[in-house]
Amino acid sequence: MKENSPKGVKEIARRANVAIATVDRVIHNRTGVSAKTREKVKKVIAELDYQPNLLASRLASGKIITLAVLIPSVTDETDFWDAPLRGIQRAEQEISQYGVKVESYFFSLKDPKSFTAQTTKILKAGVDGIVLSPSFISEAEIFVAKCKEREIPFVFIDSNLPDQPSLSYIGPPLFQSGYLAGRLCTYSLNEGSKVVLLNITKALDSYTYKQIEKGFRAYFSDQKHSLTILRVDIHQTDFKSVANQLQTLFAKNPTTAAVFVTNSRTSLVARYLDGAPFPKKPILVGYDLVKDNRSFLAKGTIDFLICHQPEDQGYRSVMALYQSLVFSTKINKEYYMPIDIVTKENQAYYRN
Amino acid sequence: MKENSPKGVKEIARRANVAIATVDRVIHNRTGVSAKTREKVKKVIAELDYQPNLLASRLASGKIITLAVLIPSVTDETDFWDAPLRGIQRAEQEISQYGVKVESYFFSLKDPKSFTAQTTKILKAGVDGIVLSPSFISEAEIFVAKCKEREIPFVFIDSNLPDQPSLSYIGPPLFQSGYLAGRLCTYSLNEGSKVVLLNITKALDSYTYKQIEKGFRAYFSDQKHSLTILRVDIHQTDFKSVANQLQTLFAKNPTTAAVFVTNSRTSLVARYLDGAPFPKKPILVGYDLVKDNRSFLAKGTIDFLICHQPEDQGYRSVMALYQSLVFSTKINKEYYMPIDIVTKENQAYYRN
DNA sequence: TATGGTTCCGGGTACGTACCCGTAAATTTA
DNA sequence: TAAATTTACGGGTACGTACCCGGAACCATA
Repeated sequence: MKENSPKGVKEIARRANVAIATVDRVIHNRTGVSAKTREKVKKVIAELDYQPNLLASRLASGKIITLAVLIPSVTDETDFWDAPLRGIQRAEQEISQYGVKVESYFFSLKDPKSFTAQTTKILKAGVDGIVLSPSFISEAEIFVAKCKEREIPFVFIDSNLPDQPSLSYIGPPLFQSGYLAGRLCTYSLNEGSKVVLLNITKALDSYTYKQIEKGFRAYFSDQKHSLTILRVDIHQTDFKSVANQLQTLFAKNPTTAAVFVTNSRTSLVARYLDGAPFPKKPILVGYDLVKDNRSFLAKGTIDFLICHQPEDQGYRSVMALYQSLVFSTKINKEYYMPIDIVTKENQAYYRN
Repeated sequence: MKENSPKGVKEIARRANVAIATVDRVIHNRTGVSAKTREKVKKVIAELDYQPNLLASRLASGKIITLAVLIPSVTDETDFWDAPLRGIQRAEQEISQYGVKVESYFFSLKDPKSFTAQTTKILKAGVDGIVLSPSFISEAEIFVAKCKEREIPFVFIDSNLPDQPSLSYIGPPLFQSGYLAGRLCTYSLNEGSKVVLLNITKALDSYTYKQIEKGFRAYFSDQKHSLTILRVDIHQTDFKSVANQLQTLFAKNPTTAAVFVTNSRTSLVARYLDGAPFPKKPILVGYDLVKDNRSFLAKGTIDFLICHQPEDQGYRSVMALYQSLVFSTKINKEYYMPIDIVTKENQAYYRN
């Protein structure tokens, strides 16, 4: 019952009549092999459909692969990035068994300089691969240019810079996500009323918001709805400012039937709606099952949250790099997360 | 910069003044070590917070872990199980690198005997762990009893036998899933109309359908809806029979406003609805983004599909066994999949 | 005390690959 | 054509763990 035939490089060496070291050179395209020998060995490798034993390989090399993760820090304003971080840590734990280390770097969403500072650290640390959220476009572009120069692969998480040579983008399909938001806004909607598209943000990450807005508008033009879309930008993220602006908004537009918040700050609107008297509460649609949104969803103030499995985004980003570096697996340039609809009824089982 | 301190068992052996083999005996609780020595070694292991190098361990042992998967085969009637199978194969591919083999066994949902026949094969093959869908309750109970006897761990996928000593159940939270179905049926619903709960199945897997039905009814009693829930069972799964029964059903109940199909055969109803004249098409809610359902969802005949990430179920089932066997990771007795709402707008990005 | 049987323990090799080092052969240079 | 390089290749050890095998120490019995 025992398979006594030697395996791997040893068998290749035997069949090709060369030393193991030579086989090794061929496998790793190293120099020091004549063209003739190289061909001979390659042929045997192909014949045997040789698959290197990764256990042995990693063990022998002793090398530790280091990955860097660069994402926004969790703040009291939003804990959105807590979820990707959890996924990243889960991935880390899984692959740490196999000689891979993951180092996390955090920057402040309020401060592009903190982003750049961290990129410097990462480059100095000399890592083998990078996961990053390119929240600040021009800063990120500078960084990835340097990565490319150094041949360090990187993947974008949650938001994308489509024209950059990233290994992959792992995040939501923004246009379609906005499109679905349109649909969700129109459940039990009477014709002729107004719909508000609400950006609450300091730094308008143009690409992300633009794509969402395009999708949102596309839904209504596809449906030939006759209602008005009112786009409102609020550049303050504290509750008071938001409440003030909403006050004015609703005073001017009493027939507002739905509000779509383009990011996770949906709870700010919910909080306002809960405190204001409405004959018929507008439908509220937003993003992300963050802590502050949870209770409003449970209460019914928020009707729908669109989510893109942030934890899984973190997990997959790290794993994509790992797969690429260790197994040389081909990675899709775009990996779109599903567009999940989270409601009061299914939120308990949503894996954030 | 080089860490020259010996690692692992060697270092333990040095510190405890014993041979490597003795350390090995202690680690694997083998016999042949005096109580005194054992204690001494254990102390050193604790001090060093020793983590075995899995690469080296798996390499040296050379053992191949074999897992068996027992699921229904894909038929032309439903390709639901294609998705879990894909997930299983993805997992297999990932861990085959590390000396794990996965063997798939298929049975026919129409024939309990085929299930039993495959279980016999599996036991004969002598595997280290099993993933199974316990579609036939009593047959499955007999099988898992044997597994328990032989101390072979097993996990249930997609449907559960709660009282059995499984390592884990990986599948949907059925009650809550039915509950959400209730909610989905009531979008744009006028009071006073009827809702149909429709089971189209030959073998009524009592536990699964009962749980879904309970959840479905619970929603309506929670909402204090005044409408009637009409439960209908159709025991034939071919289109003609189903169409006939639906004909009678709708003739008798013209005010039917929504139909909830409790499994993936939703497309049969959609096909009927498409061909029948309706003043107002009832809302159609069902399960699973299988091939036959896709086009009806895109057309709008099916309004909502509830899905539980079947591919991921397959992936996670295999990985749970792997984690448990290789890393001795603790596995949750229940791992509930999220309850996803799939619509025309987000189906393109749904990872089935 | 000799004999036989346990119990306990250490030496040593193997797993499949990476890579250092030394040397023979081929090539260039003088 | 001999010497100096360069190129090509093989021997051999190491990675950290598993496990075989053989020997010493201990114990019991006659």
